[in-house]
Amino acid sequence: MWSTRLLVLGLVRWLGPVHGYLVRRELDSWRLPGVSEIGAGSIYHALKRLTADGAIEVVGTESVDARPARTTYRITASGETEFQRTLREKLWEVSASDDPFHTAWTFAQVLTPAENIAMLRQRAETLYGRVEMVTQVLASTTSDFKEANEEAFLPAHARAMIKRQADLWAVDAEWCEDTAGRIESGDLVLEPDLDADHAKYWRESISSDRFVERVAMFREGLES
Amino acid sequence: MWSTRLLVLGLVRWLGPVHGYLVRRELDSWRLPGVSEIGAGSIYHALKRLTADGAIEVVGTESVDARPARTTYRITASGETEFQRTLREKLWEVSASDDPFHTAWTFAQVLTPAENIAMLRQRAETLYGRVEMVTQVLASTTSDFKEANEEAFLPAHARAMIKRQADLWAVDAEWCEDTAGRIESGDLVLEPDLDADHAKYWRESISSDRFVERVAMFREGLES
DNA sequence: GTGTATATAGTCAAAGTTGAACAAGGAAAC
DNA sequence: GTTTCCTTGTTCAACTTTGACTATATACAC
Repeated sequence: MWSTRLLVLGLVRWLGPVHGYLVRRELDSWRLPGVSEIGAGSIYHALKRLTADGAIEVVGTESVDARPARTTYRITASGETEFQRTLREKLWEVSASDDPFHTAWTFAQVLTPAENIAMLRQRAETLYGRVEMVTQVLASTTSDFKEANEEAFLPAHARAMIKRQADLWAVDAEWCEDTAGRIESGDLVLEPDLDADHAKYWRESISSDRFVERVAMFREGLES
Repeated sequence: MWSTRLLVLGLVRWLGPVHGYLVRRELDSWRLPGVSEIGAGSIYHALKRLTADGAIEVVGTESVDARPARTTYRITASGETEFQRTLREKLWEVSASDDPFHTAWTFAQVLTPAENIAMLRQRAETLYGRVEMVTQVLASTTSDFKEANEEAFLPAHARAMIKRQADLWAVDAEWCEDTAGRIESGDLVLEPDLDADHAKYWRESISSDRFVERVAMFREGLES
């Protein structure tokens, strides 16, 4: 995934000479919960790959006490170029995101309406809880470095990013409540699971070119 | 990733006896653009893994003409159990999603304010474009199977899923416009890239337990 | 008629991800 | 005072993903 590479490269660039463990702690602490995380192994792998590619270089290997030796890295000129290029590329392109709920909901009609309603309401509550939490974080911090006691400092772009996440969680929660209500009221009727006729129809539709063409048109429209 | 496994298992379950290529076509056509896709190799890999685990089984291998032989699979009782369990697990848990923009925006302060404004405005436009597109799709289809010309049929839960995606894209777009405006008006001031003092402060904060503790508290709150 | 593209069906090597495991020191628990 | 857990820093094997490639048949253009 480019995101691991970009994050690790960006952190090595930003933190100056660093060893893998600091990058790892950085990532662990920085990233919002509910936003996907990067495993320890991936970070070390990325560091090695970036080194092999000449984007970063080894500064040295120190051994404090009898602790495991640690290798320190620094960004190179070619790494700086790659970073600037990749960053712009990824910010400008509106790329696909991997949404686990979207995937799972594909099979929503397998659950009973009652179970779906319970699930959606619970999800909405969890999401509203998150919104409240990050709202409090925003309220208890400031982007003004000078005025603040240092502990309350949170950079402006990080605050903006958190705000975005809160907005996204909030509409997601609203959608959940709305959808639960629509199932309850009978406005939204989920096809029963494995209805023989419909399943047969779908099997045929999927194979048919008619269907594939319609979807293709739809996709082209979106990509243009 | 569990999502590949769940999708492939669910499709084998739903489509009845199928071969890999049909599952692949299915996934290609079904999934919304802007929502992550699954590579061809992953599908065949998942089919083999599921077979090895006893969740699905080989029905047979046919050879039509001189085309490549195709293997047909069917879900087993143990696969049905796994499907039901995993599906509920994933629907109920509010799991992390991988958002490429979130990752890239981490380094937003590297771009100039002007570049950020241009990028955000362009992103907003692209997202609004998508919203319009799927809104048209929703308008031109119906979840009523009987009344419709068959081509316009789209199951209710799929329509709901598309609506959710449209809502998410819409707030994302609003956030982009709002943020662009705030940068323009000077309300949102991005820290300049690599300011020596702040970088030093951050390097120290990150290492300090004070910072880690604060983040830990924040995370616990969210997870409870 | 011949080149070019696309649909069918799948394989494979190279790359990336995951999470447990290692090892040793220090802090906290009982 | 010793069992137990956490922190530091990294490695490793097992697993998953990617996407280019193979090979044939058919459709379409020129």
